[in-house]
Amino acid sequence: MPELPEVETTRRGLSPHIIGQKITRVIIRQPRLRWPIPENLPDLLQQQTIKNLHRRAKYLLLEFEHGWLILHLGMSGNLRILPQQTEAGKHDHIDLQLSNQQMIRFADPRRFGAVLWHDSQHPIEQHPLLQHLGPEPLPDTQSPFSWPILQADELYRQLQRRHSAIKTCLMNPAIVTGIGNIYANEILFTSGLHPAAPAHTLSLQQCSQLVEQIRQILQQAIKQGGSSLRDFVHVDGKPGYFQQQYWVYGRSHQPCRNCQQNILSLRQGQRSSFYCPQCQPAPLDIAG
DNA sequence: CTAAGGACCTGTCGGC
DNA sequence: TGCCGACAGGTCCTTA
Repeated sequence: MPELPEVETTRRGLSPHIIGQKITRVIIRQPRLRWPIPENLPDLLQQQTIKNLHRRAKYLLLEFEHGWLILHLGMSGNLRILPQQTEAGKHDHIDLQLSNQQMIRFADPRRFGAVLWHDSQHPIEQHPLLQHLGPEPLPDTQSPFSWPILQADELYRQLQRRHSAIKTCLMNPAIVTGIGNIYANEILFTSGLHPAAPAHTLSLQQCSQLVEQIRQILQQAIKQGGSSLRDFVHVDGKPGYFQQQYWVYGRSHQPCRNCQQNILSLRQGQRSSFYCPQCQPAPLDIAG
């Protein structure tokens, strides 16, 4: 389910229910995710208080006195707050029971997600999965961390030395974090950029507009996810996501919402891309 | 270093 | 109805 807006919505939905709570019990039904869940996780978390919940890229970081629980939702993961006695389904892999009689339940049918521990003897920024991440697309004045923030001039520098398509660059977490397939398509549409445009052909001004659209699209998606936050608890862990109206994503052969031309699709790096041939004209290099 | 493809998993859908 | 391939919101790892 998750790109950055969904992970951020999850963070916001979860936070008030879990911060300050103590972990009273850990149930692991399926330890085999992308990487195995640490076997000693129940011991590590037992009687520990959740100090805070942060997000870096699409990772959720549960802060404890002595370390960090790193969560990633993969392609199909979700986290819910439920009463402790709620029966577990087939893909409910982990429960973290809390002192308030609720629990955090992690479900992930495809098991591309991850649940890892990082000891606080090293800064969380140095975790192997986090240390090579690119800048955050959205400035966050709340965050106690000083993660790098996306900037047009730095993005321009990065793209200058890339010969791959702009869309694959947008989805590359070393260049900018948090953008997955849906929002990459949407961002390129509102930026008027063809998904196959070679990254190094973008001007500084285009990069500047791109950064603006990245922020715009992600902020708006968070806002829409946030508007359904009430459904977050007890329900289905899909806040806002499916209610969104997309410009191009999943809209092959349908008319462009801007110019009525038919939306086209193509494959890039085994992912589907969608674009309007009129609003996102192909650059000369790739025409024909 | 960059770029491209495979790998990890389960579920769903369309076609025969 | 059953089987098969294609596809699905991510990203690390290997190979060239």
